[in-house]
Amino acid sequence: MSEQADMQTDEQHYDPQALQVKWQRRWEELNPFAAPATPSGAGGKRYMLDMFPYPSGDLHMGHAEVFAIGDVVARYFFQKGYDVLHPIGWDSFGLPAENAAIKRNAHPAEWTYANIETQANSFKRYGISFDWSTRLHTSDAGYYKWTQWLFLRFFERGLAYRKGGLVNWCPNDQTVLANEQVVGGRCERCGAEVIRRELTQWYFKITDYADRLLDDMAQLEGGWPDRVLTMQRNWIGRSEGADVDFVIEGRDEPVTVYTTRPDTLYGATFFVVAPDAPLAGEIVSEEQREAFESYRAEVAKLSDIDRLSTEKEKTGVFLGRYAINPVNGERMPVWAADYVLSDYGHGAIMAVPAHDQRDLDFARAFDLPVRVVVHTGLADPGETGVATAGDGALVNSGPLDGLGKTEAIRKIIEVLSERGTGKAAVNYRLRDWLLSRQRFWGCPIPITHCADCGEVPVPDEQLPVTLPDLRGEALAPKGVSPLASAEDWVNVECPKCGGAAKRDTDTMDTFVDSSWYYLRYVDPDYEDGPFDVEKIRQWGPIDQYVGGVEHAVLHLLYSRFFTKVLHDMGMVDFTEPFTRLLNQGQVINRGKAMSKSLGNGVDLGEQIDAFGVDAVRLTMVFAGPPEDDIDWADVSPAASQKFLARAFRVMAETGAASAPGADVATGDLNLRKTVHKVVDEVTKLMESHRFNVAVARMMELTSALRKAIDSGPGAADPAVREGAEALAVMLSLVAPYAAEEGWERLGHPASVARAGWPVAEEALLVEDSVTCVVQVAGKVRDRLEVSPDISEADLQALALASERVRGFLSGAPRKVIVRAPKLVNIVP
RNA sequence: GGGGCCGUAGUCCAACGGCAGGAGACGCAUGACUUAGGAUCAUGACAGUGCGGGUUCGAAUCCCGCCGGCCCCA
Repeated sequence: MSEQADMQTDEQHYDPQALQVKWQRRWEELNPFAAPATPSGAGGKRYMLDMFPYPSGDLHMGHAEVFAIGDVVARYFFQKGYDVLHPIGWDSFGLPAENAAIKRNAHPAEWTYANIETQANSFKRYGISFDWSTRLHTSDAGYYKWTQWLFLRFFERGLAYRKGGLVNWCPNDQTVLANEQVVGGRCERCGAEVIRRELTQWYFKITDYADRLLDDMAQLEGGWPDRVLTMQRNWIGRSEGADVDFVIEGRDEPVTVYTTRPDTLYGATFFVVAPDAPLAGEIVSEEQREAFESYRAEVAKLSDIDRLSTEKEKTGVFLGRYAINPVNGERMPVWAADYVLSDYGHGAIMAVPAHDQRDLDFARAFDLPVRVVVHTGLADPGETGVATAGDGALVNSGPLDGLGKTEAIRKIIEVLSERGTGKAAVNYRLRDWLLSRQRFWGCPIPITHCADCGEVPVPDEQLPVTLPDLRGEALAPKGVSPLASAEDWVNVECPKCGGAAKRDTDTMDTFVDSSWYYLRYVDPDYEDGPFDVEKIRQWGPIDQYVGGVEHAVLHLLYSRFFTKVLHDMGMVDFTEPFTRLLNQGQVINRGKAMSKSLGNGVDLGEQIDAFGVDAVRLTMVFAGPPEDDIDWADVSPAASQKFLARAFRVMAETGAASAPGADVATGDLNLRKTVHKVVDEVTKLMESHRFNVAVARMMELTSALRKAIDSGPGAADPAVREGAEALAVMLSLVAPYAAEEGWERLGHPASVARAGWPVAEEALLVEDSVTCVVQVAGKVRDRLEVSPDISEADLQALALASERVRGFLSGAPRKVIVRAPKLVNIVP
């Protein structure tokens, strides 16, 4: 800073860094955001929750955005006088810590807890309104003890179980993944292509809750973004159809297939089994076995995405066997083909080539018959190669002939039910949640495996099963859990029979940890259970949740599932945990996600050093609607800083010119109207989460105050003070440091964060006159200043009397639309 | 292939079916204050709302089709 500037430095100089140092210390003493032990019930409660961070180094731009936006909501709740719970914790189990530990020959906890400290300090500097007494870490034994406790309750209820089967395996992270963690055939974490492996793993029976997860979304309509609800609906993928039993020649048990189009049963001309389904290997004829085995080996290399691609040429092998169509007794060849997945329905389908494109592609590739059974009026699929999936009258279908789709489905289900060869059925895309992970830094699964007793739960009083002290090389991925190598830890007595037994060596998916953390925040040190049931009754459910859309079907689905199970256990009285959800966008740079390889990363610490916390936060909030991505190249933290300096000077100058307590009624009326109008608008904008527009209104107010001080009633006018005080309070949601200092300059004790939201006076929102637009044929031809409560008749007369309007009229108007007091449209 | 969201000044973003004298901001230009300005203050220019239809007294806004972008499911 130049000497000149130093000399200019006066009471009104805005120095963000100095304010940060000053107020961070003061806030530590004041602790303005401590939640009451229980909400009083009088003024209402608000549980405001940000998705808790993973401690991967210091906070970054993405965190800065979520928490800036979440904090606007939280601080608004505080200002409105609610009892607010705004907690913070860390999702502190997970792979990056483990990988860092391997590289540094250290323990994952060292890296994890060091990063948590760094982030905690950054949060404090960033001025987020957390109640720090709520702080929790999912990797604390005091926390994961209860994750284990919950697992055991799920186990008791049959909601946690072990089964063998094909699972998604990430060859890079050397662990299995849940379906939700496979995105486009790749590992959601690291992007490696996922392969299939046959393994015995632990699952949560989320499919038992599929219907409730679907139905309870009705509660979330309007509170959650539609697209997240749609994504969850798609993910659950409920479809209605029928299970149809097909006899396979030479097999005692019939094979059930699921179809959404049982009405087309007469059009089934062949039968397809997933090559990786056990059924295929079982029924393949001796002559075809060799061909089948080599085909199966090929298919094993493919991802589901490849298999389902409509682009890909159809492949398959005839299994040398025939299935019998239950309605017409036809023999249909049984094929194995990769376009049928082993986990869809029952791993086998009836193929109706005329009315399903993939079946048709397959039929054409292998010269199988195509039979039209729905008359859609479109050309024969056998000729065109285009399947007809639409509605129409059934043909070649015995008793179904002439019926439409809906009727035919009803009828065929009736027929099948009578014969005992089928029934109406519902199918889901959702699969059970695979929760085992072959990694170290997670919550151990509290199960002991005993040769005699089988899976034996660790008794509650022995919880937590703590992690052994492994570090460095011992954690290197080898395809089995690192825990397996900790022999002292693994070998235990069976809790049931006392014989030799082994601990389960897998750890839980970290999404288990985060599926219930919001419940523990009400008392993170609670020792009589995972959470204080009574406190959750009072604080829950979460009124506003803020976080990224990347969890649309991961964390959010799992948490909803947990909540429902806990509801069934009588531990929570609500069935949906998050009443309202706000998905903020990403912070990108020059059109692309920030990444090391692109070299377009922006460092949050540097931005804060350069512009100050308030300016960075303001930039995040002002950039656009909260759901939109922010391209850092399109926004200007420098401009934010400039505005804050302007706003600060207004507050400081006002504070220097007057003291609190003046009679506002004596203030400049025009300015007062502006102030109250802005307050009214900002209030509504906050309620509807249009924070960027709210900031624009604060800018207008600042400009109005500037003008009033410079060339209006002057800084000492009570209206200026009223406006400056309102500005300080509203600004505190976005720029807490500048607002706090401004509030102090205005002569008020800290903290501005709890000063109370300004209330717009109705009387001051009424305009003396409004501008009425007079249109002729929809084009503006004149403007009239009229009273806001002018009658339609008076307004019409006034408009028709206008000289300027009459110039555009040649005779009596055909029609006059009057929307008093703002518009008249004359149709000539 | 199905479903959804979105296209407004050079840029980001506003606008209950009713004035696009764009709310706000970036950038640009001009002026004032200045030794100077990257500070501050003031002023100004820049789009007719992706394209084509329709509904309506009136459409950025509602409906249909197309183009372009993003997301989900396949």
